[in-house]
Amino acid sequence: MSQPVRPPAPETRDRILDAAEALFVEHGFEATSMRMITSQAGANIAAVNYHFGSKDALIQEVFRRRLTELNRQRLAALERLQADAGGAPLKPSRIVDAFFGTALELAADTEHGGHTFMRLLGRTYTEPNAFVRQFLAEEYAEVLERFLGALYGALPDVPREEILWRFHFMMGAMSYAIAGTDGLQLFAGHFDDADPQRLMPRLMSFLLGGLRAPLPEFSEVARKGGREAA
Amino acid sequence: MSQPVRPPAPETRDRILDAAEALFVEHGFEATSMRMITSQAGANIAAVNYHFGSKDALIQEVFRRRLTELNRQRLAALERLQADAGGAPLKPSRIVDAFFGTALELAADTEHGGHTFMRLLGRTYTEPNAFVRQFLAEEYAEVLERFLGALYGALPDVPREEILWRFHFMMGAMSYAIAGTDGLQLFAGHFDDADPQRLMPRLMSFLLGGLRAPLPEFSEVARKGGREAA
DNA sequence: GCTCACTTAAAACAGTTGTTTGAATCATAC
DNA sequence: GTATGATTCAAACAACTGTTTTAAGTGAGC
Repeated sequence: MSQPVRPPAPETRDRILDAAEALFVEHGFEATSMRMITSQAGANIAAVNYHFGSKDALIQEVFRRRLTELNRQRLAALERLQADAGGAPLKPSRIVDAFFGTALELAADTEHGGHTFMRLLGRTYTEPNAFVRQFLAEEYAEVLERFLGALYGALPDVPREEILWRFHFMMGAMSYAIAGTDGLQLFAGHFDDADPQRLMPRLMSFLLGGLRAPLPEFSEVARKGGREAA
Repeated sequence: MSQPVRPPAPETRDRILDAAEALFVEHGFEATSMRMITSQAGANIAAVNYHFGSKDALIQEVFRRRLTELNRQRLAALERLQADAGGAPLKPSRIVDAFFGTALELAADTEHGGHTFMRLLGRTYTEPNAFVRQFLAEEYAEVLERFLGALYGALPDVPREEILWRFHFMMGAMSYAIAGTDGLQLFAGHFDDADPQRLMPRLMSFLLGGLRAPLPEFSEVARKGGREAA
């Protein structure tokens, strides 16, 4: 009777999202026009505003449909770790793996757009579309809090401030590794072995090495004015 | 007599470059219009095409005027190291410092636009404007070759492939640390100590830790299908 | 005075932008 | 069949894009 009049999805909506995702990562948000999106999706120009309301809302939905799921998996992986440990402190490497390994798995999926999306996410970290910035901040708030808390517990001897910064650095290394490898090819011609399956262990070693590095020493002399005073 | 009829610089040109630099880092290349640039620079809209020829040429000049000098300093620092060592192998930490420390010094200069430019450079690594991509590749070619060569010599036991990847990761960590800190503020509210003077030692420790991390093991079992199989 | 190269100015160029409109089409329910 | 709601379509909207044109202003050398 009063069935929700919703045949599961007319697929036009999804074709638009896929096209937008691919075009955004290639040209950026601003340089990608609605006409580029709809023509690649085989849809009418008015379809975007019909299904999403505006270009900004489309951008947001491109992120929402994947990021929510990614962060859900990250939290699930962390909770699995904590359940298995039964109160014992976690190994930092497992925590890092739960966060970055989960993302790298999505980045390794080239068949369902996961790779495309992770490239887009990586480049968006430095592309401050106001709309997306706000959305990412909200979407990441809980995940960051939980993972930082886990790391604080796993590394009780390391100042929390330092863990925070190093998590920041790790996100940068990962983003750039994914987004920069096939974008700006600074290292083109140098790579002999760019096997994407080996990216994960390579990046993991690097991230853990950085996380466990000796703590920096802050020379008070260099605090203000630094070298130019000499 | 035949003095080149060039009063040093009418400064309109420089005002445009400064305005463009600041607006590009805030909105990106595409979202920054010529009218935004010229109005912020207090110049006429036609001035850009008069002084630079086109928007693409302006973008290129924004990078050229700073990047050429930065890479010159990097090479000079490396040559100084090699001269001081007199043939002896260099310490990896000194090489890393010559490359990343030099860049971080520029990023610490908030008075002459160095900070702004480094943020722009960081975000550009993942923003593939075709024009800029080509330019950066050319501008970096020699520097990368020299620094990679130095690292190969300093770390003879580490496979070159691995050094290459780790240099890649290091560039990502630095770019994100600079561009992402005041752009997308994912970690807003977490940082108690965001003293920019301490960013350098913090990042340096992280980078060196990553560079010297234990080498990854490539398990052939995990090549296809990965971790979920377990 | 005048010339000449350089720089700035206002206005217009054709093309593209995101968005809206109102009619046409479609699939389903009765 | 008709009625109903969801979806698609071509066309148009005003606003903005990078670039060009043409004229006016500038200051030095003669």
